[in-house]
Amino acid sequence: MSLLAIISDKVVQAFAKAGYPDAECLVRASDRPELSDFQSNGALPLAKQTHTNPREIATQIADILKQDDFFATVSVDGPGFINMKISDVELGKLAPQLINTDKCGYECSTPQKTVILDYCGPNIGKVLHFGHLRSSNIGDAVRRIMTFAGDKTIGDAHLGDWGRPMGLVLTELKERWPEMPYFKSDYKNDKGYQVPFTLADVTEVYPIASAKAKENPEYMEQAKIFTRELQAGKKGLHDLWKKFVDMTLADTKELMQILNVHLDLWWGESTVNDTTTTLIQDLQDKGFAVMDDGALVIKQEGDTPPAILVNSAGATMYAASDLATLQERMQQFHPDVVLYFTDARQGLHFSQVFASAKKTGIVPENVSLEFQPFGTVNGPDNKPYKTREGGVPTLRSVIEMAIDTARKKIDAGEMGKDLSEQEKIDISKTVGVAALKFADLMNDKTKNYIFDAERMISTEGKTGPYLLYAIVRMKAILEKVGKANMDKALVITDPAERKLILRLLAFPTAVQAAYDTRAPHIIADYLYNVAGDFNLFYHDCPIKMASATERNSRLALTELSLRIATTCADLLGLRIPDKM
RNA sequence: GCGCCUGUAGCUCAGCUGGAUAGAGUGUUGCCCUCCGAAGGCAAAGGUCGUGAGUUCGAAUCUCGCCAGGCGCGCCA
Repeated sequence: MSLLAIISDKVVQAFAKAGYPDAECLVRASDRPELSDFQSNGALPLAKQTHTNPREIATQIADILKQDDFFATVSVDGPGFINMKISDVELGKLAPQLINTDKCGYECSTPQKTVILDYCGPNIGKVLHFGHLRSSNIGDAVRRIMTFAGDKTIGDAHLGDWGRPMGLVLTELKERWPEMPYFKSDYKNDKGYQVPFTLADVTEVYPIASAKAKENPEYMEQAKIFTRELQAGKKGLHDLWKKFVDMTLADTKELMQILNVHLDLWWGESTVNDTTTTLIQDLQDKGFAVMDDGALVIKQEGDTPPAILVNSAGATMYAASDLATLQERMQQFHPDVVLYFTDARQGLHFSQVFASAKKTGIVPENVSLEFQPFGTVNGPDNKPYKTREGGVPTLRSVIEMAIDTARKKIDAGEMGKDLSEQEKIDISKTVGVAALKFADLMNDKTKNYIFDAERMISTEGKTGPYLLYAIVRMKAILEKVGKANMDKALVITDPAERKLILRLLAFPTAVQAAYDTRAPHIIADYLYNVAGDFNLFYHDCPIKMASATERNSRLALTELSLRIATTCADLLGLRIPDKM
């Protein structure tokens, strides 16, 4: 039960008592905190319907609400807003009861769903670049929020590990190490064989191969042959490919571990290689897929271009593998929702895939397919971001930058003095990554994304470190001053306490909004406000030297704040250090 | 040409299922460590919400036109 739900119930009852049982009460947190805690705007539309004076209705409702001791004041202001202020005593009683529970007062309003989330999307043969941060972060945070809300979630990385790029990679590997056994015609297995290439090679061969193929037709021809042979299952190529994939994947998994991004599945395009073939045949047999200009396509409504399953050269396109992946996901997990977190430029592709999936029955009508786009990563000049070397910065380099900045902050600060070297390393990692993650999660923009290294790794202002700092401070207070008796009601003696309590009680509303709109930045913003309100409380309300009653109340409030803040941090995938 | 996204403080962004006086951070200018953690707190300043109309008791929010920017429009993923 949330505070908002309690107030809403009271207002609904008041409206009913006044003779308006079906009125929309429009109860929300107040826009004007100096006037009230909550407001109801229900009298305004109701007055319009009934052709009466909104203030008259509002006054009628307010008079009923005034009889409830729960409210300190109830007033009618402006054109007909009902303003309610909760009594301090009730608020103090309610806060521990609601917050000191399993989900901090949150109750899921919708039945449990099975949700598949498609994020991260690493491409084999390429390093993770900065754009993968967005997909991974947002996807993982939404997964955490949905899990918290009670859904069964499955995060899938959806690797780009198949098709032409792999043929190109194999071509380049052969150019460099033609002696590898994988290319021999009498190849059996590679037991005991140590491949000559390293992770550094793995991340550079694809871009090189891709460039070569553009200029050299023979090279491209070889890539096409390898692509076809790999897809047909030629053992040598397949084993080499597997080695290559595993090496890239180990790197990706390490980065995801550092970022605290969790994935349940590492399916890729290769996972559905066989089923894609049968699916294409099936779609053709049923007449959904037709030949058009030499390509096998599924036609779309109106002016939308067709989804190409197989191009005129006979190669399988990613619309086909995405459909096959959906089919596989439906069969194995029966999801109610599938969410895709990718670059906004893929919008057309997904609308084609979604429409095709529904039309062909691969995905039933009642399953919702959602495209969750984010903008392209641009530099401060709003043009596609380039490093000095001319590329998008790698994810690893950005993470290292962030960790480095956090380390400098520790070395410069007072608190850093009595930390061991190992502690400093651990803390800068936790804090630096949090800075990076929070900077990414705090805005919800589908437009182009301005990458500003300074801002991403900053540790001051509205940043990850600010939040961690507040949380670490809560922990420190509880450790140094003592534990609270949580059974007692809070006593409110200062406006800062009141503000903080109301903020904490708004947690369920924030979670619900974040869940409904799949928007982690709502949690990020809420957590920032919790930290801010706590900092004000900390500043204005001494704990240690307060009277016993006040001390206990303030310690309890600190503990409740810690509970909410750590829950939010967890929803965003932010790790919390013990000290910093 | 068609379609999608975006335009809010100097900069980066919240607010957009319509509600009262549009909010943060940053930058600028000040103030606060004898006090539980100053990666902190407080204050000042900063706005024709791109623009013009419409819808209505009420529009940053909804509708339409226009202007500006980004992206996508059959055989890459």
